[in-house]
Amino acid sequence: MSVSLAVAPKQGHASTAGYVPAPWNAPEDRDGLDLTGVAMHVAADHQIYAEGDEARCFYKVVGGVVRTCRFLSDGRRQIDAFYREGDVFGFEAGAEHRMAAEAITESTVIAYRRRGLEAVVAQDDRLSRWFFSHAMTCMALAREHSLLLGRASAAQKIAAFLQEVALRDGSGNVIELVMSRQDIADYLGLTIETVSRTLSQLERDRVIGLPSARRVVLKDCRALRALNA
Amino acid sequence: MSVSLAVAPKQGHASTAGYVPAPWNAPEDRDGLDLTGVAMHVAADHQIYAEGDEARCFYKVVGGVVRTCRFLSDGRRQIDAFYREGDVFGFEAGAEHRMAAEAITESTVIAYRRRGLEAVVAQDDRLSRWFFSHAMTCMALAREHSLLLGRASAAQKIAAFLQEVALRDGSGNVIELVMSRQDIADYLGLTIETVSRTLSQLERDRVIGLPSARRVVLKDCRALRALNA
DNA sequence: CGAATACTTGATGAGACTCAAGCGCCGTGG
DNA sequence: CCACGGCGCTTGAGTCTCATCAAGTATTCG
Repeated sequence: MSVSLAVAPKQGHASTAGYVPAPWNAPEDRDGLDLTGVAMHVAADHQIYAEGDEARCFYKVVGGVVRTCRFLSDGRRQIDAFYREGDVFGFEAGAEHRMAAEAITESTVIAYRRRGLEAVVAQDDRLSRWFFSHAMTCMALAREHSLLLGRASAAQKIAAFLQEVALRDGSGNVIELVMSRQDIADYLGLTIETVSRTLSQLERDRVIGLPSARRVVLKDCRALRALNA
Repeated sequence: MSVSLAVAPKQGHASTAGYVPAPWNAPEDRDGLDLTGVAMHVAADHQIYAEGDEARCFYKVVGGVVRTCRFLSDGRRQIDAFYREGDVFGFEAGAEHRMAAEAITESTVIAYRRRGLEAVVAQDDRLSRWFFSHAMTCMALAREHSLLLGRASAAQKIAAFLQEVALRDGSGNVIELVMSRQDIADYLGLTIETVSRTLSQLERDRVIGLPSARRVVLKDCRALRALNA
């Protein structure tokens, strides 16, 4: 099931294709998403959909990690969110995707047709509630992110990011970063150098440990929280 | 109907109270919100609800302008959005309001009970669609805002803001700003001084005119758009 | 008219970006 | 096995933008 038609990414940007559709059924899905979808396998750094693509589907991650982002004309990128197992992404108000979605690691997602969704939702009470809750939660997250981007120093952004990841992964004090420094920078509205420098500084201050580039040990969570003002 | 129990605002922050409840019915509302709500009149710079308040209601603006915002421990403020006639605000995923809502000008809003909303929505197809669309649009707006906060210079932020306001008001090239410089600054993640300086610079560059502090004339919309990269 | 409030302008400094090397890891090929 | 690149990350030096501090002007309101 891990076929991958790996097309080489160009210029550091993810490229399209690289997935194999397969039928998928989730009649007893715990999240309340009992719709029928199609599983897709996506190679690392490949696009699931592009900015401007017709929004035919939305997606759920069943394996790997996905980022949604937008590109500015000057080539810079703003990452809106990271999605991992169980997360749903790709909802749109309009007919087009406003952001691109790309797999960070080799990933598996389920694509659900959007067409007819509204009708189904109107009939299914449970589904309706789920979607509501989901939409509201997304909004809340987007607003948290705005707060972070608008009113925080580099150190505060990094601290908040680490806590966010730690909370999501749940696993103790050691964090595995699946995303690159560039991804983190584009998520926090910083440069790669500032991310690196700030992490190094936090290590020097004994707040975190960096046994390797992609592994972070939270040593002083109190100090980390204190940074958030 | 313009009774206002004006309580003096403290320290530049909006204070609670200052509204008079009155029954309101909107059976043939064009927006699809045919729920029964209660109209409230709110004096300028007074709070509609505070951060942390129980989220019993959501609201629709029928007159005036409202801002939603959060306060940081250092006293700074991040404004999430401005709402005007017809806009709906105050939806929450959880039990509490995550942001405060305050009237910028003397305003009238209708409060709708949240309790039982989900049931009503599940039954009413049209209402259900409307809520969906609304939630999705809110998300899209929140993400635009993130993009602006994360990846834009002061000039770009101001330019985007002016275009946003011009688009919403729709009326030609003259913009009436109902909000203060501080509001604009807190919305864009800038300081009041930078907002002022940037507007002055744009005027010197003949991109805009500033006949008075709260009035902006868009002179060179092309240049304004060009700033947005 | 005076006081308060809102806004503008100037000088200075801190924080983050830019440009530029310099590491360290890893896969490739000799 | 080691040399060689490539890539991702780190570190340093200099610059620039925007925040801060501090007046100064305009407008509103009693």
